[in-house]
Amino acid sequence: LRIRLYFEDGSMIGPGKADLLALISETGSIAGAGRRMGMSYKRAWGLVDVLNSMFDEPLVESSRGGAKRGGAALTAKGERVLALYRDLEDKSRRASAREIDALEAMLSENRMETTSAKRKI
Amino acid sequence: LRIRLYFEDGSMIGPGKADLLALISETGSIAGAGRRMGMSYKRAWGLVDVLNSMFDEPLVESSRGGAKRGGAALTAKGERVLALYRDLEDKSRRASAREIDALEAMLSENRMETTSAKRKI
DNA sequence: TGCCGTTATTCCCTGCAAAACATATCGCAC
DNA sequence: GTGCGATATGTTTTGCAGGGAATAACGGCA
Repeated sequence: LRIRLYFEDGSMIGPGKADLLALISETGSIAGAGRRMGMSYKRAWGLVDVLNSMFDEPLVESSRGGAKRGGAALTAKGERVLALYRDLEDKSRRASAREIDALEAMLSENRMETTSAKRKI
Repeated sequence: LRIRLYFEDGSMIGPGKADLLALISETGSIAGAGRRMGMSYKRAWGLVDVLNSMFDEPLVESSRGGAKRGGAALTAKGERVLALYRDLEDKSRRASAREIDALEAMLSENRMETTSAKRKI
């Protein structure tokens, strides 16, 4: 059960970008985070680019070459955005837990196999 | 700012399907609802098909021909799902209003023009 | 009997987002 | 000056969701 936010200006943030931020923080690189999420480096980099230009300050700072052979890390703003998104997820889920449960209980059974094959998320 | 729910089995419901249900209830037909949302009948019908097989009972019942020349309406379950989704939206928004505001306040300015041209939602 | 607007379904085609592939560059360490 | 692993970016290819068009059936009604 996941939540995605569409802002008025057309930009959006959801579980994908949030997980990417978390994994950049954890692995120390865009490439490493992308590998862990099973996506191409180019796609991961593109998401980072969107995130960086979407807020008033970059969320991810990156460097090339050097002793550590490049890498990336979250800025203070990046950490804050990620924390806010996680809080938002938790609070929303808790606030609408009854409705979520009610909807889930109404779902039809026996669709797991067919749908899991082509899962998007 | 919109919320979409991804269930564990891969099915999902969001503002698109919810608005479609509301418009079917309002217009009394799948075709009419599709026109109001600017989508093809085929697409609207496909969404209805997904909705109907996604829950344990159909959300929309439809009829062809007759005095009213066919049409569609929400079943009791359809009304209930729509109401639950609306409640969920409201409660989630209220619960995370602070986080939403904080995130919105961090967005970069001057992106309205470029992004509104290619709005997806 | 023919007409109406809708539901229901098929086939083909196109646009576009993502994947795949391909370079170029960085900067330290050896 | 070579090698490394990462960032950064371009070009080409492909998968497929969705659009468009076409078709059939429905069932009262005039």
